Amino acid sequence: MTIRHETAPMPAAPLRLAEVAARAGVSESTVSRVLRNIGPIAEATRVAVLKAAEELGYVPNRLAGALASTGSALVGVVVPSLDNIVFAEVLRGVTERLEEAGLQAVIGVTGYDLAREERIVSALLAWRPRGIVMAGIDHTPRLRDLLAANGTAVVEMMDIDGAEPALDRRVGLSHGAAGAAMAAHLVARGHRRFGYVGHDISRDIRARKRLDGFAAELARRGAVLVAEEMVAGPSSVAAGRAGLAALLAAHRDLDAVYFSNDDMAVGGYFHCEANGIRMPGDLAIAGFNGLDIGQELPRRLTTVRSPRYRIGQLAAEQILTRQEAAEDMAKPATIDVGFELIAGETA
Amino acid sequence: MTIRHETAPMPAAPLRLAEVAARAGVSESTVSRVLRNIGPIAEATRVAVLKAAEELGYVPNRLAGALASTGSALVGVVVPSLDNIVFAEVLRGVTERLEEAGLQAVIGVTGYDLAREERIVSALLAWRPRGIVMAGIDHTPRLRDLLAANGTAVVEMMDIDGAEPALDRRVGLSHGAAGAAMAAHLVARGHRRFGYVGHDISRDIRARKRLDGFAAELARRGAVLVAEEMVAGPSSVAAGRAGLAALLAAHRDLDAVYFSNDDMAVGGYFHCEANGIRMPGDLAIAGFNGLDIGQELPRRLTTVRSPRYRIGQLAAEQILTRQEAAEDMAKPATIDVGFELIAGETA
DNA sequence: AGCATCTATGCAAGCGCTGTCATCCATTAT
DNA sequence: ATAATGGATGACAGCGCTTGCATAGATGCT
Repeated sequence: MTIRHETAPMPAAPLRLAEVAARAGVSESTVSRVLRNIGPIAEATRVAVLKAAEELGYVPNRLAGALASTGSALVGVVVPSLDNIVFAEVLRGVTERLEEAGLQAVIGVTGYDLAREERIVSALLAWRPRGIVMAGIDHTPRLRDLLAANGTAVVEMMDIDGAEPALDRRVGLSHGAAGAAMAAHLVARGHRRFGYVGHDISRDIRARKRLDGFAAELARRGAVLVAEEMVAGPSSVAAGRAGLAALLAAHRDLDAVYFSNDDMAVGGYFHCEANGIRMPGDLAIAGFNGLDIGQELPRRLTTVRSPRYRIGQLAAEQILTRQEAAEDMAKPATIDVGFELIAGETA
Repeated sequence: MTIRHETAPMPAAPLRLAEVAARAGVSESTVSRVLRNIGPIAEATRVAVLKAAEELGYVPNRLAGALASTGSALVGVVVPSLDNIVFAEVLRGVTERLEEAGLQAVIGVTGYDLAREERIVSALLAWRPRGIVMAGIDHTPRLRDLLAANGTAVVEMMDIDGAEPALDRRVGLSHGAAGAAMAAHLVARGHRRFGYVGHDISRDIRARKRLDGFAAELARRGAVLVAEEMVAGPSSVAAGRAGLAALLAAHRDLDAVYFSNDDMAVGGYFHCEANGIRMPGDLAIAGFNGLDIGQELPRRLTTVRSPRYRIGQLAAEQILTRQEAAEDMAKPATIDVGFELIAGETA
């Protein structure tokens, strides 16, 4: 015997296409065609079917639909983290664009762990998604093989630096160039002795690329990266604050400090503010991302803006247009969305 | 004729259970059982099957699996926004917990629009998800009907205040109580003349509930809510900053200002800092959420912490345990995770 | 009128799995 | 030795939908 909660009205009526067809007095195929808007349908039939479906509260079973037609309306989206507003914004761009096209995002979070990324993508592939959107261009060899053998549309987001060939399409920016641009800017402002405060850079590959670009450009311009302070764990305001404190304790003679991103830089900003260190007079600070919070500080943070929402949208678009473009070599496989240096008031 | 990109090795081999079965020299059912770890299987067979699957790079088709067995490993997750770190954290809690159980989240973003929520949930239902997790307890009547008739497991997150009966399970906190708690705290600190700065409260129902609870408690304690400043659009640091500026321009005699959330409050904090207004001496400010950023400010923000990650985890858990608990009335339909008032340094 | 065209609809064969039932050996018990 | 047990596997009928092909009126054209 089954006891049902009073508020649950019906035994979860397994409503099928057949029920709608019966009620509308037509065949299943006709209902299917009406619901998907394909083929020629008499207006009277269309109306009757729509009415029947509406009255019954019919919700088509997309699992069956996808199975029958090969190709689901699902898109896998893999991001490294959701602690940070950055990927949430990318995700928003992706989901919004997908929604317009009637597709849905299945998400996975890797925690910046490539092995986990491999597992997650593999699991995502089981839904035969229309495509996979993932952050970063660095993957395990096994994942590369899997995706290649699979033939699924793949978009790698955020990053475009790297020797590895693109899996399929790329939408992002050069983090090396972004780091270099900031180095150039800071040197032009007269700073010479630099420090760096970062978070766990072995995992955040793009932060490392920025640092590498930054350091290389400093060297080229005759400035020097005196010290690097790496804080364990993910980036955060607290880590940035603690990191700067530690860095300055060991090195009193720095002109400027580059942070792995804006969260960290805002932490540095607060450290300065709390300790009477004037920016940029006593110390210049700079970040990366162009987060709103940095631009609302009493002194606007000097940083590089990455078009995150746009990247998300473009990535989704790549999946959407992939069919037409499959053999169209005119479409570039890599889209560089660029970045914008924000010359704030902290450097 | 089809031209393939050189890097795409194979014509997307439609690898099926049958291929694996053939290679392992067993039947499809056996492969299926091995892969799902059910029924008695000879060790030699298991090894052979696993080997074949591995070598072929077989990824099972979950669409087919779900269709055949009724019940997909998908869970719909609906949040109002991703601009704000709050829902990103909830989402992280949900996805992490689901991942442990081998389920995957399909997400939808409503933009605080109930009509859109209805459409999104309806689309999600098409995947015959194991359950639906959504933020908020206020929905369109049609959506309530749809979910009730459908029998899907539903978890409403974040909020537990409301006359409407729960659709199924709830995990959240009382925003009215949170608002009241802050009012009590601020009055106890000696503040009497209050202001409020909020964002588009017609959409953010929970912010409204906090305000209502706050105002009611103030009245009960003999304090007065002098003015409310509503900034159009979503909450943001910029909106909080502008809102406080506007509020103070019109009302110079306020003791304390309650903000719709921490993003807004941080904006207010920056306004004070930039204008030489001392906190809490000249003006007390308080927010809601307990975001990290607020706790890293030079003066810790007075706020109420909501256990967002935990809510996400618990919500996912409700879906996971729903089966066993289906007839178990012992399990409460509503879980109140509570909140914690953080007596910071700004009030 | 007679035939080619359309337009509108139905039929039936799958899509790739799962789950039930039957089958077939090995064991162990009697 | 023979029956009773149980472990291991295969056959096969779907799950709910899509889609190519067939069918059948309704026109249009000569």
